[in-house]
Amino acid sequence: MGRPPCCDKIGVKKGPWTPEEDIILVSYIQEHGPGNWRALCNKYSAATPPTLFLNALFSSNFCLLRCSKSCRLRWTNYLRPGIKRGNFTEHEEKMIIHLQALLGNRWAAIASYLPQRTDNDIKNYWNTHLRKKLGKIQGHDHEKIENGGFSESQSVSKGKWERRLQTDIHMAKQALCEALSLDKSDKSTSELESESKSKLFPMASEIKPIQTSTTYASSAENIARLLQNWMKKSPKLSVEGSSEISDQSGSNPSIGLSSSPSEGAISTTFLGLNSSNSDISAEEQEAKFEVAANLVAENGMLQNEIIMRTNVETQMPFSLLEKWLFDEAAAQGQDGDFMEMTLRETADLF
DNA sequence: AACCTCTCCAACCGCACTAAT
DNA sequence: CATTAGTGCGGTTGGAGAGGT
Repeated sequence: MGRPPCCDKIGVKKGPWTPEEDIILVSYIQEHGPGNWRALCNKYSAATPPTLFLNALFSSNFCLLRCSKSCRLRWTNYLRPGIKRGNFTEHEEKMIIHLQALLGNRWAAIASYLPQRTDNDIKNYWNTHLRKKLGKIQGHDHEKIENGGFSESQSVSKGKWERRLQTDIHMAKQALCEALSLDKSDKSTSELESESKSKLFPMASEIKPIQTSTTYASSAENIARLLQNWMKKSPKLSVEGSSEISDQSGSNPSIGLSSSPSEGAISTTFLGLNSSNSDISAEEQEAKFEVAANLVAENGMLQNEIIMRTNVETQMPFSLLEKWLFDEAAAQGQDGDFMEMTLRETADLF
């Protein structure tokens, strides 16, 4: 027998995520960390009324009527701390264009060079902006870029996996060369950041700082922004079993979900903490209020932790690559024949 | 004002690979 | 070793909003 069954496919919710679902998800991740998506998915049966959301929110049995896959996607593409949203900078645009030309439509690989952006974001940006832009600029050359720059001659008789790995390494190296050369004029903020980072992470001192002129969007901020938009769209929308979601912040004590005062806030009524919930005693409400407040406050710490981890985890390979790049460049010039590199050699690098 | 078309992007789908049992 | 769930990834879709007629 294999693993026990996962989510009950019946009753799994689809479609846009609501703020309360986001909160449940963030809360769960705060408690258990990312991953273990199965544990939070669909514990309740299809017959479970959504009113149990509040109980779920404030109990250890966090639960969503979402499949694990949907939860993971929501987290990685939207709620995860460190995601930068909004317009792409010219620098990022150039990076994407270069990396796409070298790596093809391998958005996850491209996104690894832009840790603040998700592969989905990059993919969307490419499909909606850059492809057209390049199409206009380059005309028929565009096709070449769309094909990822692979030449027919590379389809040799080597194993598919090995060939791809070698190509990847070759392309990544080229991409790094070009990306780094692009970035040389863009140092001021990066240098500052690398200085401070090097105090925390000595190993990180050799890591190329990634542009951070635009502020990070924390998951709390993401939710707050979502809530703002959501409340604008449906100010009278109510949550079953709780009271209305209100944007009348003056009339309700609110729990700020954001570190920025300009961002939105979740009212206690939204969280179901007002007196209308007769099933919950005043003490319980107070306790839950506190839990929610702590949850939000601690979220900032969690975000920092995750950002740091992300920096270390995602940038360490980057620094190794970079080191390798410079070593290789010094040893054999920039046009070494990486296609001849053996699998063993490439494996040793990582 | 009403309708149509286009653009954007969050979310879903399907496939491949990995890991657990 | 076989089976099955988990995860990662790229492609695609559908709905909301913007802009044009």
